[in-house]
Amino acid sequence: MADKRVTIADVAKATGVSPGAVSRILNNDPTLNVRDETKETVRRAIVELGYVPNPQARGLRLARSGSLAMIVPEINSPAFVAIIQGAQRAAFELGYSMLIGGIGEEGEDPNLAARILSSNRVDGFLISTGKQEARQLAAVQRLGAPAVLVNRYLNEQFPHVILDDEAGVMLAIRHLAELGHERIGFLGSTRRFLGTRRLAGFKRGLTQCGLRLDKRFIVNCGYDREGGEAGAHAVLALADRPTAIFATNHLVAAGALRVARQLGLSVPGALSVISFYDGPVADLLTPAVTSIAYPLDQLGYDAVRMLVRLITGETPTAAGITIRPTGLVIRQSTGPISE
Amino acid sequence: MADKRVTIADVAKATGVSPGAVSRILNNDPTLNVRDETKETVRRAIVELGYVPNPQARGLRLARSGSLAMIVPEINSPAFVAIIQGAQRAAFELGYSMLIGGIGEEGEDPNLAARILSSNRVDGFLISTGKQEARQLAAVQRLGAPAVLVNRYLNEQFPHVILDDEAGVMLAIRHLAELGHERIGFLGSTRRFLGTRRLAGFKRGLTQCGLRLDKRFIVNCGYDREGGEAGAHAVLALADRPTAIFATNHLVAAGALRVARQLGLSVPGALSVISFYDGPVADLLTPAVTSIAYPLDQLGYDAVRMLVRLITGETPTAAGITIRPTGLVIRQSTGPISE
DNA sequence: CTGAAAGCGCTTACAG
DNA sequence: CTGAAAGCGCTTACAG
Repeated sequence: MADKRVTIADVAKATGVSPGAVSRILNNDPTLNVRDETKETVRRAIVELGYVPNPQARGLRLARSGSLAMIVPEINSPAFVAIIQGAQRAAFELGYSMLIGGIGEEGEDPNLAARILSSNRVDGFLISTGKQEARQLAAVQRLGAPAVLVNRYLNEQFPHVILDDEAGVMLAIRHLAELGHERIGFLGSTRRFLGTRRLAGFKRGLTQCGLRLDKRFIVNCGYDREGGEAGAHAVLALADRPTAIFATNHLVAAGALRVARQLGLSVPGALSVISFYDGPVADLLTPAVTSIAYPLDQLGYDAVRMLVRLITGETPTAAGITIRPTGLVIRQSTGPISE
Repeated sequence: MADKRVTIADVAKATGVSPGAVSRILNNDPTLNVRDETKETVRRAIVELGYVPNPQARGLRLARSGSLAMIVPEINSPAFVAIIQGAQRAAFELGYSMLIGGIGEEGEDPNLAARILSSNRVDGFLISTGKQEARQLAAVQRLGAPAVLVNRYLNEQFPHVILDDEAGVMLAIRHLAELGHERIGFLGSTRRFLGTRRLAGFKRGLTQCGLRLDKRFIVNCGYDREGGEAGAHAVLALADRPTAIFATNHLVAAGALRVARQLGLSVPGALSVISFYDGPVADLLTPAVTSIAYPLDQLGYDAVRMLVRLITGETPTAAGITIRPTGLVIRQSTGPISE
């Protein structure tokens, strides 16, 4: 049953129309002039026969592979699972398959994309570089293949889908300010592009809440637990240490929580911690971490749609999409100072 | 440059051989009789011209899509990231792409596989069902399409790759016994197939270490944090409560840790906790959790290789592969009783 | 033994 | 306006 492949010829035979016409009807060819009635008949036959176009034949003819590659960094950020999920959904809906490369590859290969491209199996790329950001992006640009940056940024022209980092961080700061915090630390990057956007949100948030910016509270740290630990040590060693910390992801937050524990600072009694990104890990930390929620699956979803537009040459949307936060998920790591 | 697709005809022209012969050389056709010298020439030309076979044309001709689908449950178990990663790697090496379905789909669709299959784009399935295990497996079986169960089991005949649950759990029990624990709890499933394998390991481990089995310490619980909390409450409420707990995954372990905290039981001073699976989450829990390490990427890798064998009809390997644990990763959640 | 030719299932330029 | 025919890049049964 599954072996009886129905082809376009079967549909043609069943309806007395030429295969070419069926194809045209299928693809809504505007140059086709045929009675609506005929179109209806063909459409009905397609459903009845259970005809599904063969993507290989289509791809061969159109010189398209029908698959996309997503290059992701080592999954140090749990955010990627949600992003990949959204991307997969969009790809499936649009008839593309997706190949995920680079996950946890030891030492990211800046030529990974080139290697995949030359394998003849991919029409375009979703790119989320990891450590070697600059080199990777340069390599992608050199390829000249359709590509969309996912949660990464090169310049305004290069297609990208990113989060509204600034708006999210402002929500976080406002939450902390409402709890009475006045001295807030920032653990993240002051150099990477997305880091500076978060830092901008941090500063604007403080200003908006009438709080003073203390540069000693801003720490440029690595995006892993060790980075969080180092950063937390730095700000918590200060005599007038912050009473709250913004962490740029869950790993950094986990590091901060660990240091707080070591220093005997109860969370949130003596120190509040809030994290960028919401996700399953936030709930597993101790205490569970308040975080900024974004529809991360949407990020992947929109990126794929944008990429497919690029590939098919449809009217391009804007070169950039920004995903707004949906709010905060308030858990046990933030509260008023009580000690 | 990327547009100048090199085809088999180019190779043929460059070497003065027919395209058919090039194809035969490429695929090591044993019926082909040609001088080794010619083969060498062709092979060299392939490299020089940078010829890469077009998988679409190949697929069209062979009636194969060149892609696989992996059906995964909602990613409640962090184990899946590693499994997917290994599967992707194998798929890429073998020239297949992979499509991941079902991640976090609301209410898993038992017909998801059928839907994907009818989309004409997949040669076979990697199956890791979630909640509706029985129904999903039945649906897959009905499909009749090549499929391999990943970390799931139906019967000895149906192709599967699973972990050596028993050996792993025995390692865990021995570790606890060596720390002096005599009363050990089991939080997992006593019904699901894999659960019973772990339970068997638990029992054998106790026997091997000369420990007595106390049935009250065995709790059938859900595989999420809430399940872990419920299970931990059940065993820790006992007057002669266990001094150590085996948890069937990290979420269950997280639940157990949370209950221990609520009850004022220090870990590992008053209670040790050990978890199945090692992974990034283990290190983020408080305290970081000792766990049983398996090469999970290998699980995905082997499953893809097995599936491709099934598809191509190559000499089938055994219907089942069992992946052995690589050992324990000892962290802060296990230790001798000190309180 | 080996090379030419058919055909996989589509799409679309082109002839009628 | 519309249908027949060519061709995308492979593989392999088949004729020579």
